[in-house]
Amino acid sequence: MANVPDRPTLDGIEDHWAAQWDADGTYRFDTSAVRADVFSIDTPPPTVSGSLHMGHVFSYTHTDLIARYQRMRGKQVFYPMGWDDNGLPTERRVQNFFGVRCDPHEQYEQHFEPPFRGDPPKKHQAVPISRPNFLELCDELVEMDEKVFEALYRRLGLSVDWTQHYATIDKRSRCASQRAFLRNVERGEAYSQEAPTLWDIDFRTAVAQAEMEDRERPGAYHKIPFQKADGSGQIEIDTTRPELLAACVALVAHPDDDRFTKHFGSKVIVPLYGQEVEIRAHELAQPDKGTGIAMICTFGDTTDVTWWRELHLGMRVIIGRDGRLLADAPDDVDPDAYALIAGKYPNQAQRAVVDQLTEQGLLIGEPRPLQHPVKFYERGDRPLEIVTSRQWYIRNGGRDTELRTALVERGDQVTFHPDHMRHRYENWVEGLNGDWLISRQRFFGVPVPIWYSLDATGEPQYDEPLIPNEDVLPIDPSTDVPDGYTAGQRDTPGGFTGDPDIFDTWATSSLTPLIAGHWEEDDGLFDRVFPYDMRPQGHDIIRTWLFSTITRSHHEFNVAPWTHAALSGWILDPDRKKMSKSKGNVVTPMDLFDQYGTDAVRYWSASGRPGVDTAYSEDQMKVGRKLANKLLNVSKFVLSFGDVDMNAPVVEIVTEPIDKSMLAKVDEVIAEATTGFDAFDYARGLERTESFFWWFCDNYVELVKNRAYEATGPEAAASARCALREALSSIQRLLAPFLPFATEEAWSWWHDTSIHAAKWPTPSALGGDATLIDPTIEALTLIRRAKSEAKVSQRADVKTVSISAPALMHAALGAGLSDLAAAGTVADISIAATDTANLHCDVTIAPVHD
RNA sequence: GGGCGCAUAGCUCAGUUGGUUAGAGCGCUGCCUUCACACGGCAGAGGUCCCAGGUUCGAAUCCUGGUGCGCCCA
Repeated sequence: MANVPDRPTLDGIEDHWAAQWDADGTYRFDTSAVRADVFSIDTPPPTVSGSLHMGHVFSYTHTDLIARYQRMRGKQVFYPMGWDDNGLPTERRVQNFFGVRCDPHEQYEQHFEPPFRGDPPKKHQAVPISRPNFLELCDELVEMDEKVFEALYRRLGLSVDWTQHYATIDKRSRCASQRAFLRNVERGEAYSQEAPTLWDIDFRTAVAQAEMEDRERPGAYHKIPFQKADGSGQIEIDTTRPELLAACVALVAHPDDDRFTKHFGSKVIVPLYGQEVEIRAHELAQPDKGTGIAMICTFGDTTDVTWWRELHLGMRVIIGRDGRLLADAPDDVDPDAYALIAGKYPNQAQRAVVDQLTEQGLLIGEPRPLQHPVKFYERGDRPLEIVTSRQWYIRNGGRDTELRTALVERGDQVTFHPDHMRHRYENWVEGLNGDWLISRQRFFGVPVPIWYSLDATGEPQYDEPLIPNEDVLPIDPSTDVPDGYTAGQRDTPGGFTGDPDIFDTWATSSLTPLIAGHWEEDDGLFDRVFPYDMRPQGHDIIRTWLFSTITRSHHEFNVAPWTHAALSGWILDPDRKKMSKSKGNVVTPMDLFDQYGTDAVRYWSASGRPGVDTAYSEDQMKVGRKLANKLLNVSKFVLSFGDVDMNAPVVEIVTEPIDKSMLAKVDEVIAEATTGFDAFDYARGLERTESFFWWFCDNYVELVKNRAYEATGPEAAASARCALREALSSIQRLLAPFLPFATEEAWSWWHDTSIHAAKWPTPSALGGDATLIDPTIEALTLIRRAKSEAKVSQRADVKTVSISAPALMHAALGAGLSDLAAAGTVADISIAATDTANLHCDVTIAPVHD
């Protein structure tokens, strides 16, 4: 039965078994399975932006552990793979790889050849190319990157069904993204609006609240006097942005601030620029900040937007979409003063304004430096500005308490692993201060599938967008023509124009459950997998991906998109810092697979508990390799004792109490590993299994191997052999999710089918006493210690061992006594009673004969 | 400022409803070339369970307060 190689090895098993699984369709999803038998996973589509790092290996292994467990539990596992290729990271990578940049004003060039394919020199000036040419290069690079990613994930041994894959820019994703959006529009959940928007001046695009982050930056308070309009004195304000004086529309103080109550409603004159503004009251004004009264500008920060909206203030726009100050001053702002800052960037304008204020004696004291949080786009290099523009939004509760409450409740329907990650979700939803901005003024992404009719003067009619039928999706409004129009009417008065924007990546990736499940394309599949059983992801994108997916699912289906969300931690380098490319402390996964073996790297990943940041540790990989190696060797050993007649039930073959005791321990391990996996805690299963496994190798196998060699007759040998095989079978299966390659290798020596299609072990329930074997093992340890202390070989003969133990242990010791004598090479062994609670051994080692 | 998490051996971490003498691996020390495995085995040393109170017959574990580190949000 067993077909064991002479010298088992881990070398080369990855390629062999990966090819075998692929050929056998081991991980293929059975599309005819009933929903109750399906375990569906909403796999995170990794951003395809170049290199893969250990974070990918770490978290994707965690998902694979659960997938493999569920498959062995008899589930049909829906485990797709997607690539998140649409969006800014790809655009950036294309620019850097090919040495180009997108300029929509350029003409399309057939058979365009980019100046470089990889590593343009530093001094290279990016070549402007048309949007279609740019998109072609995006497609080309993305295809290359995806091949690299797939190779790595296959090498990692992910049990993904590779026939179920998608990319967020592919036709199916564009179709789902546009369809879901149009339904949002239809139901009033999406709308467009001209409003102040966070704006990155380098990327020249709007960004959403979720993509914004605070960074501490040096700044300075400038104290500036505003003269009362009635000449009754002056009000001093502190501001970190004096360059925005021309955009000032009001001053504001807290309504309860006694220092200013008498001024509310009166007017002051803005220094340098001369416009009159009113002093207003609002709770968001902070009395302890600066002088306690602030200027409101359109717009310096998000609080300005709130004030502007709630106090119904006018608008004085001075910052343009390129980040420079506009050429022309707002009405009623002194044009001569403004001319000194027109066209400058804010930081340059600030220096100019400060100089002017100083010259005119309008700066009180020196600027006082401070560190303060400044809002940045998470990928950006310069502070966000706020500009007014027309954008598309999806309602997410940021402006609607009822919806907000509903979305918090949706979160309650998801079980978070670990549970405390739920707070991140709730905090985020409760802290929202606006709807979700989904349109972006970029190129590589899913187009907003909308046109607008143009009136006689050529102005778009935003209130009545032209909406395509769902059956023509996906569309590109820049080339496709709306019903009732001809192509010639594009951008002509009385004609139409396409919405120029694309969706932000999250607007599409929030639909991964729909995309992967072929929503509205294959109802049979979709109904089998949705709502999904599991969403695995990193905890850093709870506010983006997790939240946006719940939002879309809430709007479209009125359910939570999954029942479980499993959050992975981060990889920390040995200094406990997050590993990242920018810090230059990343290592290449492929090299580690080659060096330690895939199973060893997976072992390290699996030792990181759910949601816990984990230190990168090659030492752990070495331990994993040892484990995999040990598994091969002990498998070989156990199978070498000869075949067991398995026609009789195990309970009749395993007759020795010692053997039953060991199998009772196996039962405990199975129970604990199963409990752990059911709670998405893979690490617990590994820990218990591994700990038992080493005990099994070091103690049980050593104890019974002589008997298994038939030293004491065939029945006793059969009991040991059968118990060894039973335990081995369970151990191999318990380790299969963690070490898919080594377990498959060892399993194949005595089975014809894949271990990954085998049933998860269940307790054998032979009624053994798990603790019965313990005193015997303790005695074995004492005998070994005696040999170790005598500095002789463990194989050295022992003349006598006399065990003294409390009477309670005697029966248990008796059951293992002959095994113990054989394992300890003891000639004469005896048990005596003692009053102490402890077991003790007097060991007399035989004299060594030369 | 609000929220969350963590703190146990030199290092990385287990320790599930409170219950004998707090465990594992790595590292370290000594020994054994042993016929499944030297990518091995056997054994050993190593801890004020962050601090201070409290509850309890009994606290690493529960409660209160504090300290330090990390993360999320403002």
